[in-house]
Amino acid sequence: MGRGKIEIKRIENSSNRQVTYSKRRNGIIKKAKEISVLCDAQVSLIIFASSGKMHEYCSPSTTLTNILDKYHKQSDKRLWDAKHENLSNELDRIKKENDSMQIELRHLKGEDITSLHYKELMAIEEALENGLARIRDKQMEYYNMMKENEEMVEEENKRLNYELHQKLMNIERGEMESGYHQQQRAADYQTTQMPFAFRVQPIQPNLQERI
Amino acid sequence: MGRGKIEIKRIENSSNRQVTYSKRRNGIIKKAKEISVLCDAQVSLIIFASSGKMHEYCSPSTTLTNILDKYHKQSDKRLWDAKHENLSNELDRIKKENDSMQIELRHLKGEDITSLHYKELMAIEEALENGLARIRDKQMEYYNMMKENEEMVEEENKRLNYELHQKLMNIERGEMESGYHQQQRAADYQTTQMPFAFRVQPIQPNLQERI
DNA sequence: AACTATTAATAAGG
DNA sequence: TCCTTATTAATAGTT
Repeated sequence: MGRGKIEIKRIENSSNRQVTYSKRRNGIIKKAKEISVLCDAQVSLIIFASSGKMHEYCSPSTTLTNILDKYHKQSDKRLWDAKHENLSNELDRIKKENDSMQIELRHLKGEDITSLHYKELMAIEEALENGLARIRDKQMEYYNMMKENEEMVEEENKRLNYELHQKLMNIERGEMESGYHQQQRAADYQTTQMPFAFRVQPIQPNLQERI
Repeated sequence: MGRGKIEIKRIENSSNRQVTYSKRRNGIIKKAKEISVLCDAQVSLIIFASSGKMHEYCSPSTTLTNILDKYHKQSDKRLWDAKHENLSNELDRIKKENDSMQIELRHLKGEDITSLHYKELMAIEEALENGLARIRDKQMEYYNMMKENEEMVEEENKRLNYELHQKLMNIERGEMESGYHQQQRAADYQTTQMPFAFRVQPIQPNLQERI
Protein backbone atom coordinates (compact mmCIF):
# COMPACT_ATOMS: atom_id res chain seq x y z
CA MET A 1 0.00 0.00 0.00
CA GLY A 2 2.00 2.83 -1.27
CA ARG A 3 3.43 4.10 -4.51
CA GLY A 4 4.84 0.67 -5.04
CA LYS A 5 4.79 -2.73 -3.49
CA ILE A 6 7.68 -3.54 -1.18
CA GLU A 7 9.22 -6.81 -0.20
CA ILE A 8 9.00 -7.64 3.47
CA LYS A 9 12.70 -7.68 4.28
CA ARG A 10 15.01 -5.39 6.15
CA ILE A 11 15.10 -1.91 4.62
CA GLU A 12 18.78 -1.28 4.02
CA ASN A 13 18.62 2.49 3.65
CA SER A 14 18.84 3.70 7.19
CA SER A 15 16.78 6.85 6.87
CA ASN A 16 14.07 5.09 4.86
CA ARG A 17 14.02 2.46 7.55
CA GLN A 18 13.65 5.09 10.21
CA VAL A 19 10.77 6.80 8.35
CA THR A 20 8.97 3.56 7.68
CA TYR A 21 9.44 2.56 11.30
CA SER A 22 7.83 5.73 12.46
CA LYS A 23 4.87 5.46 10.09
CA ARG A 24 4.22 1.81 10.72
CA ARG A 25 4.66 2.19 14.45
CA ASN A 26 1.88 4.76 14.45
CA GLY A 27 -0.16 2.47 12.26
CA ILE A 28 0.19 -0.55 14.48
CA ILE A 29 -0.56 1.42 17.61
CA LYS A 30 -3.66 2.80 15.95
CA LYS A 31 -4.69 -0.75 15.05
CA ALA A 32 -4.12 -1.83 18.61
CA LYS A 33 -6.35 0.95 19.90
CA GLU A 34 -9.01 0.09 17.38
CA ILE A 35 -9.16 -3.60 18.14
CA SER A 36 -9.32 -2.95 21.83
CA VAL A 37 -12.23 -0.55 21.38
CA LEU A 38 -14.11 -2.40 18.67
CA CYS A 39 -13.76 -5.86 20.15
CA ASP A 40 -13.32 -5.35 23.89
CA ALA A 41 -9.84 -6.80 23.66
CA GLN A 42 -6.98 -6.20 26.03
CA VAL A 43 -3.81 -5.43 24.18
CA SER A 44 -0.25 -4.89 25.24
CA LEU A 45 2.16 -3.74 22.58
CA ILE A 46 5.80 -2.98 23.24
CA ILE A 47 8.08 -1.94 20.39
CA PHE A 48 11.79 -1.26 20.46
CA ALA A 49 13.29 0.49 17.47
CA SER A 50 16.71 -0.71 16.45
CA SER A 51 17.92 2.56 17.97
CA GLY A 52 16.76 1.17 21.31
CA LYS A 53 13.98 3.68 21.73
CA MET A 54 10.79 2.19 23.13
CA HIS A 55 7.13 2.75 22.43
CA GLU A 56 4.29 1.00 24.11
CA TYR A 57 0.57 0.73 24.03
CA CYS A 58 -1.67 -0.85 26.60
CA SER A 59 -5.46 -1.00 26.50
CA PRO A 60 -7.02 1.55 28.82
CA SER A 61 -9.09 -1.12 30.55
CA THR A 62 -6.04 -2.83 31.96
CA THR A 63 -2.35 -2.61 32.89
CA LEU A 64 0.77 -4.31 31.73
CA THR A 65 1.05 -6.01 35.09
CA ASN A 66 -2.43 -7.36 34.72
CA ILE A 67 -1.79 -8.59 31.20
CA LEU A 68 1.45 -10.26 32.21
CA ASP A 69 -0.25 -11.98 35.11
CA LYS A 70 -2.88 -13.34 32.75
CA TYR A 71 -0.18 -14.28 30.27
CA HIS A 72 1.63 -16.16 32.95
CA LYS A 73 -1.48 -18.08 33.88
CA GLN A 74 -2.37 -19.04 30.31
CA SER A 75 0.95 -19.64 28.70
CA ASP A 76 2.42 -23.07 29.07
CA LYS A 77 5.70 -21.42 28.37
CA ARG A 78 6.09 -19.89 31.74
CA LEU A 79 8.88 -17.73 30.48
CA TRP A 80 7.19 -14.47 31.11
CA ASP A 81 9.46 -13.75 33.89
CA ALA A 82 11.99 -16.45 33.49
CA LYS A 83 13.93 -14.48 36.02
CA HIS A 84 11.07 -14.54 38.45
CA GLU A 85 10.70 -18.23 38.00
CA ASN A 86 14.42 -18.75 38.31
CA LEU A 87 14.57 -16.65 41.41
CA SER A 88 11.69 -18.53 42.84
CA ASN A 89 13.32 -21.86 42.13
CA GLU A 90 16.65 -20.74 43.44
CA LEU A 91 15.00 -19.45 46.56
CA ASP A 92 13.37 -22.81 47.14
CA ARG A 93 16.61 -24.62 46.52
CA ILE A 94 18.56 -22.40 48.87
CA LYS A 95 15.88 -22.58 51.51
CA LYS A 96 16.16 -26.35 51.46
CA GLU A 97 19.91 -26.15 51.61
CA ASN A 98 19.50 -23.77 54.49
CA ASP A 99 17.19 -26.09 56.35
CA SER A 100 19.47 -29.06 56.00
CA MET A 101 22.47 -27.05 57.11
CA GLN A 102 20.50 -25.75 60.05
CA ILE A 103 19.65 -29.29 61.03
CA GLU A 104 23.24 -30.40 60.63
CA LEU A 105 24.41 -27.51 62.76
CA ARG A 106 21.89 -28.28 65.47
CA HIS A 107 22.92 -31.90 65.47
CA LEU A 108 26.56 -30.98 65.80
CA LYS A 109 25.61 -28.82 68.75
CA GLY A 110 23.74 -31.76 70.24
CA GLU A 111 20.33 -30.17 69.70
CA ASP A 112 17.22 -31.84 68.27
CA ILE A 113 18.79 -35.26 68.51
CA THR A 114 15.87 -36.96 70.23
CA SER A 115 14.67 -38.66 67.10
CA LEU A 116 18.06 -39.74 65.79
CA HIS A 117 19.03 -43.35 65.36
CA TYR A 118 22.02 -44.80 67.05
CA LYS A 119 24.06 -44.96 63.84
CA GLU A 120 23.37 -41.30 63.16
CA LEU A 121 24.54 -40.42 66.62
CA MET A 122 27.74 -42.35 65.96
CA ALA A 123 28.31 -40.42 62.72
CA ILE A 124 27.82 -37.10 64.49
CA GLU A 125 30.11 -38.18 67.28
CA GLU A 126 32.78 -39.04 64.76
CA ALA A 127 32.39 -35.71 62.97
CA LEU A 128 32.69 -33.89 66.28
CA GLU A 129 35.76 -35.86 67.26
CA ASN A 130 37.39 -35.12 63.92
CA GLY A 131 36.59 -31.45 64.23
CA LEU A 132 37.88 -31.35 67.74
CA ALA A 133 41.09 -33.07 66.70
CA ARG A 134 41.69 -30.54 63.96
CA ILE A 135 40.88 -27.59 66.17
CA ARG A 136 43.27 -28.91 68.79
CA ASP A 137 45.98 -29.43 66.20
CA LYS A 138 45.59 -25.81 65.24
CA GLN A 139 45.67 -24.75 68.87
CA MET A 140 48.83 -26.77 69.31
CA GLU A 141 50.30 -24.93 66.35
CA TYR A 142 49.55 -21.65 68.05
CA TYR A 143 50.96 -22.96 71.27
CA ASN A 144 54.19 -23.92 69.54
CA MET A 145 54.36 -20.56 67.87
CA MET A 146 53.87 -18.85 71.19
CA LYS A 147 56.53 -20.98 72.77
CA GLU A 148 58.92 -20.23 69.96
CA ASN A 149 58.13 -16.58 70.33
CA GLU A 150 58.75 -16.74 74.02
CA GLU A 151 62.09 -18.39 73.48
CA MET A 152 62.97 -15.73 70.98
CA VAL A 153 62.06 -13.02 73.41
CA GLU A 154 64.21 -14.67 76.02
CA GLU A 155 67.17 -14.79 73.67
CA GLU A 156 66.57 -11.19 72.76
CA ASN A 157 66.60 -10.45 76.45
CA LYS A 158 69.90 -12.20 76.86
CA ARG A 159 71.33 -10.28 73.94
CA LEU A 160 70.16 -6.99 75.35
CA ASN A 161 71.61 -7.85 78.70
CA TYR A 162 74.85 -8.73 77.04
CA GLU A 163 74.90 -5.50 75.10
CA LEU A 164 74.02 -3.49 78.14
CA HIS A 165 76.79 -5.17 80.03
CA GLN A 166 79.24 -4.37 77.25
CA LYS A 167 78.19 -0.75 77.19
CA LEU A 168 78.57 -0.43 80.92
CA MET A 169 82.01 -1.96 80.67
CA ASN A 170 82.92 0.48 77.88
CA ILE A 171 81.71 3.41 79.89
CA GLU A 172 83.75 2.26 82.86
CA ARG A 173 86.81 1.80 80.67
CA GLY A 174 86.08 5.15 78.90
CA GLU A 175 86.03 6.90 82.19
CA MET A 176 89.51 5.50 82.80
CA GLU A 177 90.89 6.14 79.27
CA SER A 178 88.65 9.18 78.46
CA GLY A 179 88.20 8.23 74.74
CA TYR A 180 85.26 7.36 72.51
CA HIS A 181 87.13 4.85 70.38
CA GLN A 182 85.96 2.02 72.55
CA GLN A 183 82.35 2.91 71.93
CA GLN A 184 82.96 2.79 68.21
CA ARG A 185 84.59 -0.55 68.57
CA ALA A 186 81.62 -1.86 70.50
CA ALA A 187 79.22 -0.73 67.78
CA ASP A 188 81.39 -2.45 65.18
CA TYR A 189 81.21 -5.58 67.23
CA GLN A 190 77.45 -5.43 67.35
CA THR A 191 76.90 -5.62 63.62
CA THR A 192 79.92 -7.61 62.53
CA GLN A 193 80.84 -10.01 65.28
CA MET A 194 77.61 -10.74 67.06
CA PRO A 195 76.29 -14.27 66.43
CA PHE A 196 73.49 -14.29 63.88
CA ALA A 197 71.01 -15.81 66.29
CA PHE A 198 71.12 -12.72 68.42
CA ARG A 199 69.65 -10.47 65.78
CA VAL A 200 65.93 -9.66 66.10
CA GLN A 201 63.97 -11.73 63.65
CA PRO A 202 60.19 -11.72 63.52
CA ILE A 203 59.35 -15.38 63.17
CA GLN A 204 55.58 -14.95 63.18
CA PRO A 205 55.03 -11.34 62.29
CA ASN A 206 51.26 -11.42 62.67
CA LEU A 207 51.13 -13.55 65.74
CA GLN A 208 50.19 -10.72 68.04
CA GLU A 209 47.11 -9.81 66.03
CA ARG A 210 45.73 -13.31 66.20
CA ILE A 211 46.07 -14.06 69.85
CA MET B 1 -11.53 -0.29 4.53
CA GLY B 2 -14.42 -2.47 3.91
CA ARG B 3 -17.81 -2.37 2.32
CA GLY B 4 -18.53 0.58 4.48
CA LYS B 5 -16.81 2.83 6.99
CA ILE B 6 -17.29 1.89 10.62
CA GLU B 7 -17.12 3.98 13.73
CA ILE B 8 -14.41 3.02 16.18
CA LYS B 9 -16.59 1.99 19.08
CA ARG B 10 -17.53 -1.31 20.62
CA ILE B 11 -19.28 -3.60 18.14
CA GLU B 12 -22.50 -4.53 19.87
CA ASN B 13 -23.35 -7.54 17.73
CA SER B 14 -21.45 -10.30 19.41
CA SER B 15 -20.77 -12.47 16.39
CA ASN B 16 -19.75 -9.49 14.28
CA ARG B 17 -17.44 -8.50 17.09
CA GLN B 18 -15.96 -11.97 17.19
CA VAL B 19 -15.41 -11.99 13.42
CA THR B 20 -13.87 -8.55 13.40
CA TYR B 21 -11.68 -9.50 16.32
CA SER B 22 -10.35 -12.48 14.48
CA LYS B 23 -9.65 -10.57 11.28
CA ARG B 24 -8.05 -7.60 12.95
CA ARG B 25 -6.04 -9.78 15.26
CA ASN B 26 -4.49 -11.46 12.26
CA GLY B 27 -3.97 -8.07 10.69
CA ILE B 28 -2.19 -6.58 13.66
CA ILE B 29 0.01 -9.61 14.09
CA LYS B 30 0.94 -9.39 10.43
CA LYS B 31 1.81 -5.73 10.92
CA ALA B 32 3.91 -6.60 13.92
CA LYS B 33 5.85 -9.17 11.92
CA GLU B 34 6.32 -6.71 9.10
CA ILE B 35 7.64 -3.88 11.20
CA SER B 36 10.05 -6.16 12.99
CA VAL B 37 11.44 -7.42 9.69
CA LEU B 38 11.41 -4.17 7.74
CA CYS B 39 12.77 -1.98 10.50
CA ASP B 40 14.79 -4.26 12.74
CA ALA B 41 12.36 -3.61 15.54
CA GLN B 42 11.68 -5.83 18.52
CA VAL B 43 7.99 -6.23 19.11
CA SER B 44 5.97 -7.90 21.79
CA LEU B 45 2.25 -8.07 21.25
CA ILE B 46 -0.14 -9.75 23.63
CA ILE B 47 -3.87 -9.72 22.97
CA PHE B 48 -6.67 -11.06 25.11
CA ALA B 49 -10.07 -11.42 23.47
CA SER B 50 -13.03 -10.57 25.66
CA SER B 51 -13.59 -14.32 25.79
CA GLY B 52 -10.27 -14.53 27.66
CA LYS B 53 -8.46 -16.33 24.89
CA MET B 54 -4.93 -15.11 24.37
CA HIS B 55 -2.80 -14.53 21.31
CA GLU B 56 0.73 -13.28 21.26
CA TYR B 57 3.48 -12.28 18.94
CA CYS B 58 7.11 -11.73 19.73
CA SER B 59 9.86 -10.80 17.29
CA PRO B 60 12.01 -13.78 16.41
CA SER B 61 15.17 -11.91 17.37
CA THR B 62 14.18 -11.72 21.02
CA THR B 63 12.06 -13.06 23.81
CA LEU B 64 9.33 -11.65 25.96
CA THR B 65 11.65 -11.85 28.94
CA ASN B 66 14.23 -9.85 27.10
CA ILE B 67 11.73 -7.23 26.04
CA LEU B 68 10.36 -6.95 29.56
CA ASP B 69 13.87 -6.51 30.90
CA LYS B 70 14.46 -3.68 28.47
CA TYR B 71 11.04 -2.26 29.28
CA HIS B 72 11.93 -2.33 32.92
CA LYS B 73 15.16 -0.48 32.30
CA GLN B 74 13.56 2.25 30.22
CA SER B 75 10.27 2.70 31.94
CA ASP B 76 10.11 4.64 35.14
CA LYS B 77 7.04 2.63 36.01
CA ARG B 78 8.61 -0.30 37.74
CA LEU B 79 5.24 -1.62 38.70
CA TRP B 80 5.09 -5.29 38.21
CA ASP B 81 8.19 -6.27 39.91
CA ALA B 82 7.62 -5.39 43.45
CA LYS B 83 7.28 -9.14 43.72
CA HIS B 84 10.50 -9.58 41.87
CA GLU B 85 12.34 -7.20 44.13
CA ASN B 86 11.00 -8.88 47.23
CA LEU B 87 12.15 -12.24 46.00
CA SER B 88 15.50 -10.80 45.13
CA ASN B 89 15.95 -9.33 48.58
CA GLU B 90 14.88 -12.50 50.30
CA LEU B 91 17.25 -14.46 48.14
CA ASP B 92 20.14 -12.22 49.13
CA ARG B 93 19.24 -12.46 52.78
CA ILE B 94 19.02 -16.23 52.69
CA LYS B 95 22.22 -16.53 50.71
CA LYS B 96 24.05 -14.59 53.39
CA GLU B 97 22.51 -16.75 56.06
CA ASN B 98 23.59 -19.75 54.05
CA ASP B 99 27.15 -18.54 53.74
CA SER B 100 27.55 -17.91 57.41
CA MET B 101 26.10 -21.29 58.26
CA GLN B 102 28.41 -22.90 55.78
CA ILE B 103 31.36 -21.21 57.41
CA GLU B 104 30.18 -22.24 60.85
CA LEU B 105 29.77 -25.81 59.68
CA ARG B 106 33.23 -25.87 58.16
CA HIS B 107 34.71 -24.50 61.32
CA LEU B 108 32.98 -27.11 63.41
CA LYS B 109 34.43 -29.73 61.10
CA GLY B 110 37.86 -28.20 61.55
CA GLU B 111 38.03 -26.89 57.99
CA ASP B 112 39.12 -23.42 56.87
CA ILE B 113 40.47 -22.60 60.28
CA THR B 114 43.84 -21.32 59.14
CA SER B 115 42.91 -17.69 59.55
CA LEU B 116 41.10 -18.02 62.85
CA HIS B 117 42.30 -16.29 66.00
CA TYR B 118 43.07 -18.22 69.10
CA LYS B 119 39.93 -17.05 70.90
CA GLU B 120 37.78 -18.19 68.00
CA LEU B 121 39.42 -21.60 68.12
CA MET B 122 38.62 -21.77 71.81
CA ALA B 123 34.97 -20.95 71.15
CA ILE B 124 34.74 -23.64 68.49
CA GLU B 125 36.43 -26.13 70.75
CA GLU B 126 33.92 -25.38 73.45
CA ALA B 127 31.00 -25.78 71.06
CA LEU B 128 32.39 -29.10 69.89
CA GLU B 129 32.89 -30.30 73.44
CA ASN B 130 29.34 -29.34 74.35
CA GLY B 131 27.98 -31.08 71.30
CA LEU B 132 30.02 -34.15 72.01
CA ALA B 133 28.83 -34.23 75.59
CA ARG B 134 25.20 -34.07 74.52
CA ILE B 135 25.64 -36.69 71.83
CA ARG B 136 27.29 -38.99 74.32
CA ASP B 137 24.51 -38.41 76.83
CA LYS B 138 22.07 -39.49 74.19
CA GLN B 139 24.18 -42.51 73.36
CA MET B 140 24.25 -43.38 77.02
CA GLU B 141 20.48 -43.16 77.03
CA TYR B 142 20.36 -45.64 74.20
CA TYR B 143 22.84 -47.83 75.98
CA ASN B 144 20.69 -47.87 79.09
CA MET B 145 17.62 -48.62 77.03
CA MET B 146 19.40 -51.48 75.38
CA LYS B 147 20.57 -52.81 78.70
CA GLU B 148 17.07 -52.57 80.09
CA ASN B 149 15.79 -54.36 77.06
CA GLU B 150 18.34 -57.05 77.45
CA GLU B 151 17.38 -57.56 81.07
CA MET B 152 13.77 -57.76 80.05
CA VAL B 153 14.56 -60.39 77.47
CA GLU B 154 16.44 -62.35 80.04
CA GLU B 155 13.50 -62.23 82.42
CA GLU B 156 11.20 -63.26 79.63
CA ASN B 157 13.53 -66.14 79.00
CA LYS B 158 13.34 -67.14 82.58
CA ARG B 159 9.58 -66.95 82.49
CA LEU B 160 9.41 -69.08 79.38
CA ASN B 161 11.70 -71.62 80.92
CA TYR B 162 9.53 -71.69 83.98
CA GLU B 163 6.41 -72.12 81.91
CA LEU B 164 7.97 -74.81 79.80
CA HIS B 165 9.02 -76.60 82.93
CA GLN B 166 5.49 -76.40 84.30
CA LYS B 167 4.03 -77.76 81.09
CA LEU B 168 6.42 -80.64 81.05
CA MET B 169 5.52 -81.38 84.63
CA ASN B 170 1.82 -81.26 83.75
CA ILE B 171 2.28 -83.59 80.84
CA GLU B 172 4.15 -86.01 83.04
CA ARG B 173 1.46 -85.78 85.65
CA GLY B 174 -1.25 -86.03 82.96
CA GLU B 175 0.24 -89.20 81.65
CA MET B 176 -0.15 -90.58 85.14
CA GLU B 177 -3.67 -89.20 85.81
CA SER B 178 -4.86 -89.19 82.14
CA GLY B 179 -6.97 -86.01 82.57
CA TYR B 180 -6.85 -82.57 81.03
CA HIS B 181 -7.91 -80.68 84.17
CA GLN B 182 -4.36 -80.11 85.14
CA GLN B 183 -3.66 -78.32 81.87
CA GLN B 184 -6.55 -76.01 82.48
CA ARG B 185 -5.31 -75.30 85.94
CA ALA B 186 -1.87 -74.48 84.60
CA ALA B 187 -3.36 -71.98 82.15
CA ASP B 188 -5.32 -70.38 84.99
CA TYR B 189 -2.13 -70.07 86.92
CA GLN B 190 -0.40 -68.32 84.01
CA THR B 191 -2.78 -65.40 83.86
CA THR B 192 -3.92 -65.08 87.44
CA GLN B 193 -1.07 -66.15 89.64
CA MET B 194 2.06 -65.30 87.74
CA PRO B 195 3.96 -62.35 89.15
CA PHE B 196 3.29 -59.18 87.17
CA ALA B 197 6.93 -58.75 86.25
CA PHE B 198 6.88 -61.89 84.19
CA ARG B 199 4.37 -60.61 81.66
CA VAL B 200 5.76 -59.33 78.34
CA GLN B 201 5.83 -55.58 78.33
CA PRO B 202 7.33 -53.49 75.55
CA ILE B 203 9.27 -50.86 77.41
CA GLN B 204 10.65 -49.09 74.33
CA PRO B 205 8.31 -50.10 71.54
CA ASN B 206 10.32 -48.40 68.79
CA LEU B 207 13.74 -49.25 70.04
CA GLN B 208 14.41 -51.83 67.36
CA GLU B 209 13.78 -49.38 64.54
CA ARG B 210 16.30 -46.92 65.85
CA ILE B 211 19.27 -49.12 66.47
C1' DA C 1 5.94 16.77 7.63
C1' DA C 2 2.57 16.74 3.72
C1' DC C 3 0.98 14.67 -0.44
C1' DT C 4 -0.91 11.02 -3.24
C1' DA C 5 -0.76 6.98 -6.10
C1' DT C 6 -0.93 2.60 -4.93
C1' DT C 7 -1.32 -1.42 -2.22
C1' DA C 8 -3.26 -3.69 1.89
C1' DA C 9 -6.77 -4.44 5.14
C1' DT C 10 -11.13 -5.47 6.01
C1' DA C 11 -16.65 -5.08 6.46
C1' DA C 12 -20.29 -7.21 4.76
C1' DG C 13 -22.18 -10.99 2.73
C1' DG C 14 -22.29 -15.93 1.38
C1' DT D 1 -13.82 -20.40 9.74
C1' DC D 2 -12.97 -19.38 4.81
C1' DC D 3 -13.99 -16.96 0.31
C1' DT D 4 -15.25 -12.92 -2.27
C1' DT D 5 -15.35 -8.18 -3.28
C1' DA D 6 -16.41 -3.36 -2.73
C1' DT D 7 -14.61 -0.07 -0.09
C1' DT D 8 -11.78 2.24 3.17
C1' DA D 9 -7.15 2.68 5.42
C1' DA D 10 -2.32 2.49 5.41
C1' DT D 11 1.67 3.77 3.55
C1' DA D 12 5.98 4.08 -0.05
C1' DG D 13 7.89 7.19 -2.57
C1' DT D 14 8.05 11.88 -3.59
C1' DT D 15 8.02 16.83 -2.67
